[in-house]
Amino acid sequence: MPELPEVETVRRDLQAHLVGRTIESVSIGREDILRSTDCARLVAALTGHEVLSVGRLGKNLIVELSGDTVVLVNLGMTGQFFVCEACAEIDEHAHLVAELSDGMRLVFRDIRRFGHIELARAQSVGESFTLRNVGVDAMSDEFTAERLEEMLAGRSALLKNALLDQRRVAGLGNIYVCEALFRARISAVARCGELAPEEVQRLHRAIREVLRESIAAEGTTISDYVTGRGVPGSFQERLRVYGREGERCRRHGCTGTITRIVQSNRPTFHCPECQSSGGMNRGESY
DNA sequence: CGGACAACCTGGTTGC
DNA sequence: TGCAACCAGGTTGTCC
Repeated sequence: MPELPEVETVRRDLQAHLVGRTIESVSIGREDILRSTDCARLVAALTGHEVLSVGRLGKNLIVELSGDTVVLVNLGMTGQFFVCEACAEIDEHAHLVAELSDGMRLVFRDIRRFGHIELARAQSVGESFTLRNVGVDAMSDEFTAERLEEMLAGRSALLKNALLDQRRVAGLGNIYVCEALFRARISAVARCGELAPEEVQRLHRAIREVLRESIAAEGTTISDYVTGRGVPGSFQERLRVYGREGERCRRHGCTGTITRIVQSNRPTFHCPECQSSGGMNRGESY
């Protein structure tokens, strides 16, 4: 579920509502969500410590605590990480609950448990399990059109797969890759190496634009995602292709129909009519 | 290198 | 109604 805009929304909420608070107590319901640590060590690292900052790299949250410790959180598909009133209801999917010095509560909840929490030393976060394979963040200044061009140059891989690969550009998931390709009018079946420089520029702009707009809307809620305050986002209303199979293409002047295909076992939504760039010379049009 | 696939999980939806 | 099959925003590892 959570891609860059959702994780950035959570980060902003936690930056506002967690930083400066001290964690007074922690209870962990399931040890299998922990990486590179165990209940006892995580409880010790959190209890009595102040939250100094909440950062993000790609889809990962980086919570810096007093005591030279960093807690890394990846939300997987259904993970939620939010601050709520201490009286709010807690169910069996809340795997970590921390009481805060201001009387609020921090909850990590994850139905499918694809998410995880890792404990790392502040000076070696880069070598952590969670961050060691993460590339340049899609919203950072280092992610330029030139950088994107380098990533794609000469490669035969499916463009969509390359954009989903967190080791290259970090933060995009299935929804925003579909949306960015649509906005850039690039074929959903294009290969990395066949994009013209101008198409790479367009793709770069489209990626930044869709991520920025979604962050402004506090992310996309399809089923489980909530912000760091526990409420849904609203960008689902503004998706142009994702989940819109069978609908008329929303591009002005295009009479195409949004189509769902499967690539690498994951659904791709696109308009075969107006997403044509990058796929012109492959003889795959019909 | 690239892609296909399984695995890790639960729960909602679909179809017989 | 019941139940099996299938589907889902992610990541990692294996195999070919």
